[in-house]
Amino acid sequence: MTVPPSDALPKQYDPSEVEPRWLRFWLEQGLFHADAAAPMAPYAITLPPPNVTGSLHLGHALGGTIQDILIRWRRMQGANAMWLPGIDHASIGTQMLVERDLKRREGKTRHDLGRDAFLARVWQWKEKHGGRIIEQMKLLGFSLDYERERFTMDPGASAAVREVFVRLYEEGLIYRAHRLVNWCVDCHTGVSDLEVNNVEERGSLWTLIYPVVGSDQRIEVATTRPETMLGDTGVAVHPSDERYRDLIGKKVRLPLTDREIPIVADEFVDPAFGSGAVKVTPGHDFNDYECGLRCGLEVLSIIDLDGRLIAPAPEKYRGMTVAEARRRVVADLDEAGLLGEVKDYTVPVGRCERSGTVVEPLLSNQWWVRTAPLAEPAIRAVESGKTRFVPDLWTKTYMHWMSNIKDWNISRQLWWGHRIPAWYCDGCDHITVSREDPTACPGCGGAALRQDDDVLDTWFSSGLWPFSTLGWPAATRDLKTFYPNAVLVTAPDIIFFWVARMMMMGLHFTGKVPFRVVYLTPIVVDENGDKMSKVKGNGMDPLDVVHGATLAQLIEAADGHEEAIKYLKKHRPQGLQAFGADALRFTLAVMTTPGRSVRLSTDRIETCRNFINKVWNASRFALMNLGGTEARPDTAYEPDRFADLLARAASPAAAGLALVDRWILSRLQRAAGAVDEALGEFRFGEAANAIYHFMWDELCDRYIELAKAPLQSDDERRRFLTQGTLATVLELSLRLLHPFIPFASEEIWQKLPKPSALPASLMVTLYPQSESRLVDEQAEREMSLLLDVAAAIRTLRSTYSVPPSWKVPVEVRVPDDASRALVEQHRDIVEQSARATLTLSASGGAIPQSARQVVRADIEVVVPLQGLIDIDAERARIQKEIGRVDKEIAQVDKKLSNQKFVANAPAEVVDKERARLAEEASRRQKLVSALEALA
RNA sequence: GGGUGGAUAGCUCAGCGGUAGAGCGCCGCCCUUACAAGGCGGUGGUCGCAGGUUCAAUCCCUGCUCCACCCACCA
Repeated sequence: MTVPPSDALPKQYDPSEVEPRWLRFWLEQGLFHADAAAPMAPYAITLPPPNVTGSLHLGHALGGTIQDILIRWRRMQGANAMWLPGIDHASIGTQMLVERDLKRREGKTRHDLGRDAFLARVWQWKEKHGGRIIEQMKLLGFSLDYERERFTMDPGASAAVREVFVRLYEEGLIYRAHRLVNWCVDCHTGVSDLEVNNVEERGSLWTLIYPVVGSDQRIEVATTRPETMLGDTGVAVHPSDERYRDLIGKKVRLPLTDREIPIVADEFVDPAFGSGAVKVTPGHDFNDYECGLRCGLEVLSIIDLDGRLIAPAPEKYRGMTVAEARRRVVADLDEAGLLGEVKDYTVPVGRCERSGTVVEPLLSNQWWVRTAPLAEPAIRAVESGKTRFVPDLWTKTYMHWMSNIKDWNISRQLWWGHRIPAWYCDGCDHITVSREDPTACPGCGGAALRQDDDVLDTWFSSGLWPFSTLGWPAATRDLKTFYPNAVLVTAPDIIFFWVARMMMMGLHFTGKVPFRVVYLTPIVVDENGDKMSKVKGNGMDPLDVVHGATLAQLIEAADGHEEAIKYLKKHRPQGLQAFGADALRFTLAVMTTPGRSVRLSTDRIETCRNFINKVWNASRFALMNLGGTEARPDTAYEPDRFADLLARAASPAAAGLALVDRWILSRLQRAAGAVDEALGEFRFGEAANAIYHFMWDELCDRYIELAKAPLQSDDERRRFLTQGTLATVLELSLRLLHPFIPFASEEIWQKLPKPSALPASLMVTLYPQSESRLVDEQAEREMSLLLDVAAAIRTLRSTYSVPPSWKVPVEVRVPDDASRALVEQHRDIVEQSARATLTLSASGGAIPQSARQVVRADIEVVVPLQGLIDIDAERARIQKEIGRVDKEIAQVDKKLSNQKFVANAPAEVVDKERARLAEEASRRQKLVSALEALA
């Protein structure tokens, strides 16, 4: 009888107590820090810098978990693993947040404060609230090198931004131009194409009637934006459109104005759409702008930066918003009899991704990056495999965008961000772009210089992130060691925003790709497959999953969103349990499969939490059995002795390990091999599953059950070898598990008796790989047979509800001598596993009142069950089994009687089918005789 | 309009040329001293539809139907 240690572990694993303790330990030991000068092969990942305004959401948790798995795995493999954290200043997002805060608290706008004072506010805000997300990441156990934390507006990053801007300018790849841009009247800045979300909305298609000058002809044009007609400078028709051929070159009188505008011919017009004539507003439409350029039309701006109408729109409309002007123009046209058909129409609308406001195409001065020359090397690098996308399907997305790339508007009319290093001279027209702030104009020598008011698109500095964080432009040791990164892990929605830009900038400025692999994570969605959103309330805050939250707390966090509160009351009536970081991490990992979203549910997290609890309890069991007995304290397990024994022996068998021990060691090698292979291919779900099933199905459900007897045994050697196997397999399993559930694995590992040569933390042990020395195919085959026999007995027990306490007598008939000898030799395994007493024979006849199960081809398990058996049920059961076998036989028979199959299929496959046929036939025969025996 | 992904057990999803798998659910039996957050057993699938390639197709190819997402200047 073993004695539980006095400080017996609780039956349930409690992450809340464990997790903070080990986090502190790892940080104090400096285990997350990497030294660029260390001799090991580098393996570097740069964390996609979350926004300074951000708070941890499940997307971060997923990306971080995947990165941490990779980093911990490689670190345990002996790599110089470095994972660099950082924060993005998030120009527009942060500025808007602080502006809103300012408005709410003090009723002021940023203009009330002025630029410098406002920026001081933002910095203050950043110091106070920013970077909270990094602290949250610690709670998830992310082994980031926190000493290296960077910010995109650090002096280092800022210097890199300057350097890049100036160099690109000098190379002619950055230029300033007056052009039509996407303008958000709400954010009051231009935005790039990528920041505009095109959505289809219900609207109308108006037909306007323009009279042709000098005739009574009229020309009809269709539009979804009638107000822009005030800025029309032409009407376009297709050059080969017979209807309008004669009108080309003539003019129309633009209604509501005193202007006459030309009718021009342009290929872009689709003669089949509407009337085949298009009003052209070059000042407020991208298509029309291009058309205007081609046809030499005037460009009129009738909408200003606030989204209100201005001259040259007629006076009566000035000052109106776009929406007001639309209503007015339509009414006025109608009154003038110049409004044709109006019909409901689905219109594509561009909305600012930040504010949701409809974006106005407007003319303005902006800075641009000429992207085509930068894109070319970025395309080649992926074509040649220097950078690889995983899953591969994203390669096409990247290539398509890169090949059709447009120039990039990098200036933003904001204050928070990297100010554009360009100065305008009041004395002359000279523009100075410079690394240092200039004091005099190089053109005229004048000192009246004004720096450009605008800042750079946030993604400009993000694009430099993989190298700016490592000290570039200086040739630092960090840069040399950790650049290129091994892998970038990010969400697919920022391939264009970020990945593409890093590829272009990295290649242009370092000559190397920034990372060798881009791993795109799945999207996390809710249990119904819907995108998570704060408004809907269907999201989960990762920290709530870790620490738990009551319904009241969840509702409070919903910030008054009605829909969210409704959702929470329905789907989270009990709030959220405190699952712990490990459970969340394991859930995210196990659900990460290529090409599908992660549909997260509390059910799934619970399953993973239960798995951790299972591992915890298996460890409790081990610990209870690794101490000595009360009577013989000297029989406590000696890890070093076992390690030496196993290491010195040629094989586990030579070391004297029993079949079950050799079997579990061998199965562990398979699991390690599977995990290794899966992680190498970024198949996280597969890796997590391999460990899950090994530990649960094989280690816990089979090995531990079978180890109970030898652990109680008086045979000291037997006991010792079982202890050793159990402790060793568990210890190695914890290593396998560690990248996935770092906290629980460390906690258990620390408690486990283990060889003295091991380091002080599980996270710096060697990651297990499949060792061929420990693979034992014979043991696996033999165990498989024994377990099948035991399972057959259990099936019968269960079918007839044999009480667990009854050790049933079972006759096992094994015709094959070798197999019978095997079962005979290991009868204890079967007997223990099936709670039975075996009698072995080669064959036999009917036993009254018995149930029978056929194992494999010809092994019969016969259990006398007087009083319990239902003969009719038994007959039906066997009948059904025969039916199943018949189906198999028919299938195989069909194959084998097909001459083409026999001739063409590999001999191995044919043989396998023949063996299968023989097996099924034999099985059938046994089943039939079993049926007869019931008669 | 282009592009991509998906359709497999009641639900959510793995697998992806050679005997259909998991988790949850469901149905039995069991609080057997590691674990009831558990154990044992069981039920359950013409692998979206139609063709094709192959000795062999859930898996490869073509078309179709529905879902989801991305890109795009049809007023």
